[in-house]
Amino acid sequence: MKRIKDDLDKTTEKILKEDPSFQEELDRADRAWDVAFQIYDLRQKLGLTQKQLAELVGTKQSNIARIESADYTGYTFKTLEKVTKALKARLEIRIIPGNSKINL
Amino acid sequence: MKRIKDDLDKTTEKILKEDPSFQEELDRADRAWDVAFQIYDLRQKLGLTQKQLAELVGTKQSNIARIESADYTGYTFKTLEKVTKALKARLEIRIIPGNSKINL
DNA sequence: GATTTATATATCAAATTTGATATAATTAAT
DNA sequence: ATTAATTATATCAAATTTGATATATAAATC
Repeated sequence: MKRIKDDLDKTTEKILKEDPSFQEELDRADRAWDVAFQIYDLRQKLGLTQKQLAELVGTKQSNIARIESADYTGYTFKTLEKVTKALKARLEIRIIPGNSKINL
Repeated sequence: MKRIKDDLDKTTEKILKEDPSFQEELDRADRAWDVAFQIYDLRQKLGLTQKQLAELVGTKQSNIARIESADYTGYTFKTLEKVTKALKARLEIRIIPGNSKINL
C-alpha cells in the first residue's frame, strides 16, 4: 500500500478542472483505495505481515498485496469475506440511497 | 426476492440447536440476504421492475434476479457498483474490527 | 552496504462470475 | 379463468478473478 494519497489528491484536482468526466473513475478509485486501506490498516494494527495474513486466509502473499493495492477493484464478495474473517472482523455492505437524509 | 425470512428464522433456530457448526454458513447467508434485500427494497421504492433496472444497468432481467436472490453471494464489487449506481445510490463497504467498541 | 524481511508487480492456468437466452413459476390485470 | 407482466431458475460461453510462481523493488536489520 503506497502512502501517496495526499499528493494524489492535489494532482487529481488539476486533472478534474481540465476533464470533469474523469470524476466517475475517481469515485471508484476512491472507494477502492478506501477498502484497500481498511484492510491494510487493520492488518497493521494486528501486527501481521502480508505473508502471515495470507496464511490465515489460506492463500499467498502476492494475493494479499493485490487486494491491498490501491487501484484494484476486482475483488469478489467471497474474497473480501475470507480476508475480513481472517482479520477477525466483519464485512458490512450498505447501499445508501442517493437522496436519503438518513445516512448514519 | 422471496419474503420468507421470518419462517426461515424460526426454522434455523431449531437446526442450530442440533448443529451449531452451521452458524458460519448462516452468517454468510444472512449478510447475503441483507445485500439482496437492500437492492430489492431500493428498487421497489423507486418503482422499478427488474427488467427496467436491468436496462439501466445495461444487462438482462435474469441477472438482476440472480443478484436479488437470497442465497447468491458470488457477486463482484464491480457488479454491485453498477447496480447501486443505476439505483442512484452509493455503495459503502466497511470492515469492522471484531473487538471495536466503535461500531456505528 | 550486504543480507534478510516485507511488499509490489507480472504472468498464466484454474476457478468463478457475468451476460445472454430460454423457459418455468408467480403475480397482477382484465 | 385467461392473459399479460413480473420474477425465478437453468444452462453455457465469454469475461473476469483467483491462486500460484517467479521476480522485482523497498525497508529493515545486522
